[in-house]
Amino acid sequence: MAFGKGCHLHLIDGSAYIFRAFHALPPLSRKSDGLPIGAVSGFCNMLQRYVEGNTGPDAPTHVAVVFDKGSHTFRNDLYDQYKANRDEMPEDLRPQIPLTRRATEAFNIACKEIEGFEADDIMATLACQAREAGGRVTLLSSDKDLMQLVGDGVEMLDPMKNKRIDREGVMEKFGVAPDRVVDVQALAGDSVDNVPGAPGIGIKTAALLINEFGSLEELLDRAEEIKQPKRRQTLIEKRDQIELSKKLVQLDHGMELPFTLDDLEVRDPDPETLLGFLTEMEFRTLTKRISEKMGVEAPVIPDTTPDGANPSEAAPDWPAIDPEAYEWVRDMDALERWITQAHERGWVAVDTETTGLNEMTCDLVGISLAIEPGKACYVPLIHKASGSDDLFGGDDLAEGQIGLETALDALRPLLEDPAVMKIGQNMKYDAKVFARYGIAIAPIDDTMLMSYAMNAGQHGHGMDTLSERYLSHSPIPIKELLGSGKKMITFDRVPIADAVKYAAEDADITLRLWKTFKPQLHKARVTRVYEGLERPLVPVLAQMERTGIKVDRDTLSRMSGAFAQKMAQLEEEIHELAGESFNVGSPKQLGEILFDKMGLEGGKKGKTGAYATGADILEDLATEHDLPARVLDWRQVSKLKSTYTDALQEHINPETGRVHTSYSIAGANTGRLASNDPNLQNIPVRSEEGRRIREAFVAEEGKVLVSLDYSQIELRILAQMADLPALKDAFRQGHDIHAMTASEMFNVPLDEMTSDIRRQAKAINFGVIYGISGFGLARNLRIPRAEAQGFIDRYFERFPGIKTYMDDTIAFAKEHKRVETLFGRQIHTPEISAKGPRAGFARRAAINAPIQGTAADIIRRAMVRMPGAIADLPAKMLLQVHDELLFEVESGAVDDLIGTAKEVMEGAAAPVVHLDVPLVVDAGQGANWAEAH
DNA sequence: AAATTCACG
DNA sequence: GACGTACGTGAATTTC
Repeated sequence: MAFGKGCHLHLIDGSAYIFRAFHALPPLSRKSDGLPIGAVSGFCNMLQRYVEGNTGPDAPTHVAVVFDKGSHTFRNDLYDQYKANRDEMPEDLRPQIPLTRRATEAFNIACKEIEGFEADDIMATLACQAREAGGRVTLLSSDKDLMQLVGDGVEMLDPMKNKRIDREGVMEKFGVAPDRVVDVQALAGDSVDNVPGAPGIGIKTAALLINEFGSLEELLDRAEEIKQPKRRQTLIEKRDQIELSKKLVQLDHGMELPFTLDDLEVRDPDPETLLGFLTEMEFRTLTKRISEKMGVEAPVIPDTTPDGANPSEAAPDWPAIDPEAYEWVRDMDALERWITQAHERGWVAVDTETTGLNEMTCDLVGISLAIEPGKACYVPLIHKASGSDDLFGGDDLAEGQIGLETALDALRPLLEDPAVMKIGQNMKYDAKVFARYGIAIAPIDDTMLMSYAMNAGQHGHGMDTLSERYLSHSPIPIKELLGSGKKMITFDRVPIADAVKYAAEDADITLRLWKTFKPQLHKARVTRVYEGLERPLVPVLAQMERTGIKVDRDTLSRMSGAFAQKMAQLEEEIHELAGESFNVGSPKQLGEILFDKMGLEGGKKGKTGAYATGADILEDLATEHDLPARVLDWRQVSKLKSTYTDALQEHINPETGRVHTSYSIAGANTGRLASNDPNLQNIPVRSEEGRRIREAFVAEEGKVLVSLDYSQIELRILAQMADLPALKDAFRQGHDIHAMTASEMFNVPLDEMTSDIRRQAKAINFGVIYGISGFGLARNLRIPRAEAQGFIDRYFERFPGIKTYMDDTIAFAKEHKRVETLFGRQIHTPEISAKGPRAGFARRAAINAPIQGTAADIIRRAMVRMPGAIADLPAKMLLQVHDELLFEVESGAVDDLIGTAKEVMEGAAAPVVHLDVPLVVDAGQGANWAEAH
């Protein structure tokens, strides 16, 4: 058929598909010879799904997969830096490139590439030809460079999000019509492709300018009219650069092609060719699926493994994720059927939907369940009827819901049944919600924590990331249901039919992730980490967070007032000293005052060209002038006021009168917890004024706050891991460790030790934990770099174990791409072999991670054991601050608690790990946190 | 949304 | 020989 009116051309951005497949999937290699094959596999799966989805009236009549070819294009002749910051193609991907061409041909889809041109140019040319012939075009790509082609029958389709982008979509993204997209891109530049653009102008500003002037050319000709001086100057001075940028982003739609649109007609694949290729690649699941589809017998793939090592898992034969397939549970009969099935299986994936993200205040809106891949449901509970308006309490409940109490009473036995595993993604959230409705969910598995145990350092562990990486599926974004910004709605206002798709999909995905991860845990050797350090922490933290800590609003409020006065006073003095009024809180304005107006020494820094005005710089300047010192004071007070006395009051829960932080278990790569909303792990303590904030953290009437903290835990771990006899002895004998280090290094007897020498040794001790460098130590101690390097050299000489530990750790990291704690926690270090400045970061992180991580493991173990140990005491564990646990206890039981909790903490490493150095815990108590610490 | 600054261990 | 560095976090604020 000749291409013309009524025809529909699909153009697939093949190169983008390959890169996505490569990065989304775990490394996979052909069983028989180890050829890396992950990207080809992902690519074939995408093609298969693409072909399967091509039915109905909108199906394409013509299709081509288009690839980039050659690294040098006409754009490099225009500008040698074009795409110059691109990383080299990964080793594992290179051999797969030709195979993806063969895959395309095997599917009998036209495969096009032309030396010296980017895929985008070919797509542009074809799209224009098709448009002129009167046909429709869909560009399957998410590359924003293609947006300039949209309009007049040409649309884009983001294959991952399954989102069509038409003229309006382009307007949304670029703020201009498609024919002006290149103008905006020319101004905004592109850091990915290294298109320079106009410095300081982004998409938003560019769109504003183009809309005002009509076109880029007009804008550049009339640049003098621009009011903002900096912007005007940029546009005039960088005119050449901007015009060059336009040439770089402008796609070539007039290429001479050695083929025509007619050559791209859709053809059915030939079974023999396609299955032959898939068999050669040894894709078992895909071969089977396609054979069934084509009604042919599946070819046999021999099961050969090179040296019998590492036979890869057979890819699971699961139905595709299909939001249409999920069930809306409308009545008790249906719910009972799901409950029965969960009991039969012995597991069920559970996900809760709520009115907000704060588990302490939100309401439960609905519950989704999944029991097998593709088999999931949603139980709506308190969705509002769609007609009911939210202005005047239009609270009519929608039809098709079971009453909240009735449903929870039916679910409670299942959720609390010790014989049924409840599977969730970030179960602490759901556990806290259920707890507020009187349900103690147990036992649990958590896919987020499984991923964290196996993959810390490799990628994030949110559901979207995991689904994309391990299931090649992008979940429905919550934004699609709730909207965003001002007119965002709560989940109970979402129409139930939409909620079913979203919520049940989440449960389905969670179940699939669980089935994927569960068998991998022991192969990755992290079962003990997951079962001993991650999973059991969930109920412990849930309880701590629900308990919260009492914060006295009046104390904070009084302090805030005092701070405000102090700030006003300082501000006045600062303006006086500067000779003009300016925003003290603006580093930019401050920098200009200090360095331009007052002419103090100090240079520019950073890409933005702004002066650096950090505390260390201001401290240096303070010797020259009074102003920097006042600014430092102002900043301190300002910080205390905004972050602590003011923000903290907002976090006091009106019902409990307490502040409830949330800990992320899988946030920090090293195994540490992180505290947020609010962060209670960085409440001031180092400065006298700041420490007073802690007076607002108080015990309930008749109770006392008790703080227990590990003394020097990271240095003790260093002594253990690096096997440093001198350090171990010092810890065993309870000596002052920094003084001992100083004595050893500088040959000063202990009884002649000065505080200054000790201070330097202390800095070195900490420096070692951070992966010391001469530069870093020099900066910290404010001494010449050579001198700092001398200290380090001597330190390595006196404690040779340190050097060995560091070298061994780096060698291990290079070999395994990860490091480990004493308890087997793995922290991946993918950048350890990178070159450039990133290598330094990766090296220091690799040295620090086992130490910081082991300390984190130890306090986790203490926390897991703590509830059982103190069960009989009138005490509650409230907070964890990395090496400190804070308790609230009835006054009469303080000594009991200290005795018990101290024992748990000091013995937390045993019996799994024996330490040659004792763990020592110091205790404090008082009516508030300042006294207790 | 990015950059800057600063609070903690 | 130069580069650019202390490790791990979260939050408020200004600027683009």
